[in-house]
Amino acid sequence: MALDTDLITAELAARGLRLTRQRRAVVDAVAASDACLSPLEVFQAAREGCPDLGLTTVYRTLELLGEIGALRRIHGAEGCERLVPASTAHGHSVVCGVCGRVTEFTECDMTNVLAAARRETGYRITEHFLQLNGVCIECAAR
Amino acid sequence: MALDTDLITAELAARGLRLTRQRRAVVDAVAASDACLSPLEVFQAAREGCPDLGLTTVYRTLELLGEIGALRRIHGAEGCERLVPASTAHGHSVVCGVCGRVTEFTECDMTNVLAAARRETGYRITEHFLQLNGVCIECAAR
DNA sequence: GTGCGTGCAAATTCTTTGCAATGCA
DNA sequence: TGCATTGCAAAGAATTTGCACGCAC
Repeated sequence: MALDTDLITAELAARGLRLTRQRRAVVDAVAASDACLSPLEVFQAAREGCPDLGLTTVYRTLELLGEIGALRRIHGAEGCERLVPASTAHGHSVVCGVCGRVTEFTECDMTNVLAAARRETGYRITEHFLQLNGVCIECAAR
Repeated sequence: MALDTDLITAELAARGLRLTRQRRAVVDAVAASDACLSPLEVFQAAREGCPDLGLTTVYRTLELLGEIGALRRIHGAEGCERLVPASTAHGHSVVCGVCGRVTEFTECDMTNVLAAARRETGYRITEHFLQLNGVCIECAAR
């Protein structure tokens, strides 16, 4: 679940923004972890490669990365501020309840479910947020 | 999307807890609204029928109601602390992006999607969180 | 009486903002 | 020069905790 630095650079450039050393450290920290990290954890991890990084910058960068769709927030029991890299703007996350690892899942044909929802509620559905929880291969093998 | 007071009473009783006047005010406030409310909004609404209610009690009650599955948190751009009544422990919410109204949606056959997820990620899926966003009938008519 | 439940105030945690300094084009 | 970017410190918001009192069984 790597983050494409070139893509991020391009997205930022399109808005007149830059991928600075600090922002890159934040991106790398999120991309390097296969768990979902809190802003503070991102800060701590990113600091290893960029000791002069400030927490404020982490918050600002995370928001920015969220806007361009490079990050996704995980909906969990403690809230939904934990972050995970997203290779595409639309995709879903599968969270292992044992080790916390998160994997991306892109193939999703929700046609039937969305049609059923429309039938049951009358709403015109424009977006869906789906998150799966389960047990990853390694944890299942134990 | 009514909340069943008897059911809540029973769930609480099973844990040796009571549905007090304050707790009932919180339940009523959430049930009466068809939008998703923040804890503060619940507090303000619940106070109308229970002026001596404290914010602390609201937080404690919301957590309690969440535990027994009577409430569901909505995953939104600003976080996921906004609450909506849930008639069943498993169900999904459909949020109108125009007026903010939330409707419950219970019929969901995710079999195919879950199978695809298992195939793609190898995870054994145990739970899913699905939230739909769209436009409600009234807003669509305008 | 025994615990659950409560409100208030204080403490804590998390996040955002103001601002002067820095850096790159 | 012009504007994005940064860190620090302060401010602010949201949430939790400690505690003594009230209330139901």
